[in-house]
Amino acid sequence: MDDDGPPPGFEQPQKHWADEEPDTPPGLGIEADRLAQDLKLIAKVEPDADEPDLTLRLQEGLRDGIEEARITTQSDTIYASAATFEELPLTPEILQGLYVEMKFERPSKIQAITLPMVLTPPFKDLIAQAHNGSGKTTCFVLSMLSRVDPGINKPQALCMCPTRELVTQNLNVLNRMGKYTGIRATSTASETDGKFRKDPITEQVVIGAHGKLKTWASKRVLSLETINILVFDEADEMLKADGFADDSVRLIKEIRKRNPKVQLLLFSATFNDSVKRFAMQIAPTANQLFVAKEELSLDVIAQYNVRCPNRDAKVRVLKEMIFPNCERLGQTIIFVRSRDQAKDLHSAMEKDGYKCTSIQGGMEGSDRDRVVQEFRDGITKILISTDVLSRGFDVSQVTLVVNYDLPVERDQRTPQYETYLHRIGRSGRFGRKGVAFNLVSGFEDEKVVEAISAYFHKKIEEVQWDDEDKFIDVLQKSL
DNA sequence: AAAAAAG
Repeated sequence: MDDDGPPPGFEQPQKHWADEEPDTPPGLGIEADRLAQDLKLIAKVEPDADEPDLTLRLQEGLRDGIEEARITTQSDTIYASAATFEELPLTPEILQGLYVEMKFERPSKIQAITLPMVLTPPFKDLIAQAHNGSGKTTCFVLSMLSRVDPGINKPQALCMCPTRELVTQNLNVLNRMGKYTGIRATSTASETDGKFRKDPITEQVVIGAHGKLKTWASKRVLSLETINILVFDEADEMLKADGFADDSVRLIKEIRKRNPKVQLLLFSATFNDSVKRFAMQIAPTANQLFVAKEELSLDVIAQYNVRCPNRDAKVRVLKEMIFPNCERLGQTIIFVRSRDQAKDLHSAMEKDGYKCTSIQGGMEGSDRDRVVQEFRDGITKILISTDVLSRGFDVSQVTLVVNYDLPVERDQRTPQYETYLHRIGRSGRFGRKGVAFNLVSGFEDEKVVEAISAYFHKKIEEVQWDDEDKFIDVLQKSL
């Protein structure tokens, strides 16, 4: 379950693109050179392969979160990476949204690589892995905006997300980016508690979570006939066997039945080997971009183990070390294992006058919206959460993540590596630094952090649980 | 156990 060894194309020694034989087909050579120069990469071109395959090693790009990646294209199309947004087939209205509303200047690396693949006919499927905070949302939002016709009042783009919060966040990004396009969007989170939509959707873009999307589809509120692009955000979560896989696969099938050429985009920061295989089964002809797991550990986030002598000491660490020192620095998310734990810890802290809020999936949608909005507005600084917010949740002021409970499977001892990476990725957004504390108590916890450290080839330093000077010192680094 | 939820 560890490593498959080098992916195809990686076993042979790498060649510098400039070392290519002169008999490389001219077109291919030029495009590969251009690609290589734009991204400062080493490209190995295999023009003789049955499927044209372009495997690239990125030398630079740490800033954008891709240091080494494997890119596979599965069509005759040779894609040139985009150094600027103008080079992409984007409408003036979309460009205006990018420059004026979003204040973006240039595509990030993942955008430079994947957008040409997605926006160039014949609109092939894509499976793309890239680091937290590297700009995946922009990739699929631009894709959806580009593939819908604002003149047609029918849903044409559909994006599925694992949580209500991600639905709302993605809708906001799309509305901003598409501000000048006249494209309209709706989401399953826009529906207020108790009031249900009955009229058919006329918005061109629909963003939603499983439950309500299923309902909308079965009640004919959402027509699947005209969908030509289908996006899965946090795709590995959406395709996880014991999770959303059944619903996701059914929806893909339903849409493909009506439009076999629907373009499927799968984005995530994590794809473990089994879900990666599954994704490739679902989209066997997709262009692909993958990152080795050793490259995924986020070096911008300083990670520390805090050994606590017992469970009670975890509360003391929160009260005596973290709450007094983190509030003035930035914002903090404390992850716990269960809904009850979120409620209990919240009330335990409040009871003793420690101000914070909490969120978990058992709460009313409107309450969740309010808690998240207060946190985004900076009104609240410390948020206790279950894994509802472990993925994708983007608040740039978050500088500290606390794993009060470590992410483990139901057996309480198998680490959830992907969840760990996603959780700590909530800090250090937008190129900022971040800090993560793992509260460790007991033998089981000890084994879990050891395994996580080994899995990502990442050494995790230690902070004494009662050493306040050290806590302050570490927290300063997140500034 | 969590996530969606008109279940």
